[in-house]
Amino acid sequence: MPEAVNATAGALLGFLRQGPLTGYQLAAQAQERIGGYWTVTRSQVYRELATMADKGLVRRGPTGARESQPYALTRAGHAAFAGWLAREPEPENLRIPLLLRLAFIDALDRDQLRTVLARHREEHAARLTAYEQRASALADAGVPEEQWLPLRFGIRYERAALGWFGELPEDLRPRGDDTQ
Amino acid sequence: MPEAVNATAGALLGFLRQGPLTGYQLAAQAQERIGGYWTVTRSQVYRELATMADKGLVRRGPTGARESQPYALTRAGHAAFAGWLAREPEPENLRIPLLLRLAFIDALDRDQLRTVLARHREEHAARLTAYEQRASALADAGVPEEQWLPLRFGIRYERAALGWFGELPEDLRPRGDDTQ
DNA sequence: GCTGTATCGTCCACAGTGGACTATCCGGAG
DNA sequence: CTCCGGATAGTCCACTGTGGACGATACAGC
Repeated sequence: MPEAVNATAGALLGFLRQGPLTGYQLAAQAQERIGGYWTVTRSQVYRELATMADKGLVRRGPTGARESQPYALTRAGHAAFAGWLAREPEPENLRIPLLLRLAFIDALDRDQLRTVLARHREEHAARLTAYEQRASALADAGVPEEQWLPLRFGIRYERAALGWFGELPEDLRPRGDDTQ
Repeated sequence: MPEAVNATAGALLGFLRQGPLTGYQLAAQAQERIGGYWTVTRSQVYRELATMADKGLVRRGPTGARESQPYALTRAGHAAFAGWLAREPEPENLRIPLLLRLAFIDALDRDQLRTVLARHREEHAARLTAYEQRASALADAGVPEEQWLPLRFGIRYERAALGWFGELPEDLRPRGDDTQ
């Protein structure tokens, strides 16, 4: 039976399949490749690497430039990755501080809220644009559809968010702004 | 300047405005009222209560039945709540283990994936139904629109998720199922 | 009176976050 | 060529968040 690992460790093992990486590189990859629906901090990466090395899932290569410590997948690491992948995915977890504040709307300052909402809408719009660009880049590159499923989810999510902003009550919409 | 508190503590203070509550009650309220977009575990509640009591934001009342310890908001607690509410909301945070697995779709077992996807779609459908029922209950009760903004977000979110499931590639859809 | 369930709390190990701090290397401006 | 800023790389820590084990008490229905 392969070593049980948590989801973050599992993803890191997945990245290591394509060759050894340093903690820094792993953190960067994680941000780029799964950052839309998973968070991995650098501290966490280094901690996971240490415990995975203890468990023998990963082997530390020779130190390179700038004290860099590349880690490579071991056979046991491969097995642990497969084991993690086959496990039932945990339930999803959303934490949305904006909505948390809205739960106390009776105590919120209206003007402030209006500008906060406007700003957040901007962010969602920007993310949507970025996602759509990535999607069309993938399409141009002929990447098979099933490899952008997470991206598509992101697009749908951002569209949903923007739709929500669009149906805000009159007095919470940005001033002098009729945008849908 | 009011004591700075984290988001979870802020929300708990918000709940306490309506009167003293025990840790258990607070955890239950949190699950019910903000559970869709925030998570609060019981352990966390008790820890926050302890530190908030230390800071004087909350006062422990007389122990009741079953060792229950009701906590009441102090003046400083009120101020801390207002201070938290006025702070800029942190960026949102999504953690979706299903998508994390899909990032490694090349290594996934197709049959297993198909059933996992089907199960998750069911869950989203069930949540959507529940949300819609709550929404119509609120509408019937004449609760003003702006008090269901978070719920509306949830509805849009679930619809987005279901839309995504609906556009899955042919061979990842549930077998013998043409549902949109 | 017994029993199961809900209420209530404690504790702990593990996981995750965010920032401070340090050091090294590299490329470009002057 | 030298200096400097930014990218790469790692450590450490306090705080926050998660999940489950454990124990106790009260209540409701049989």
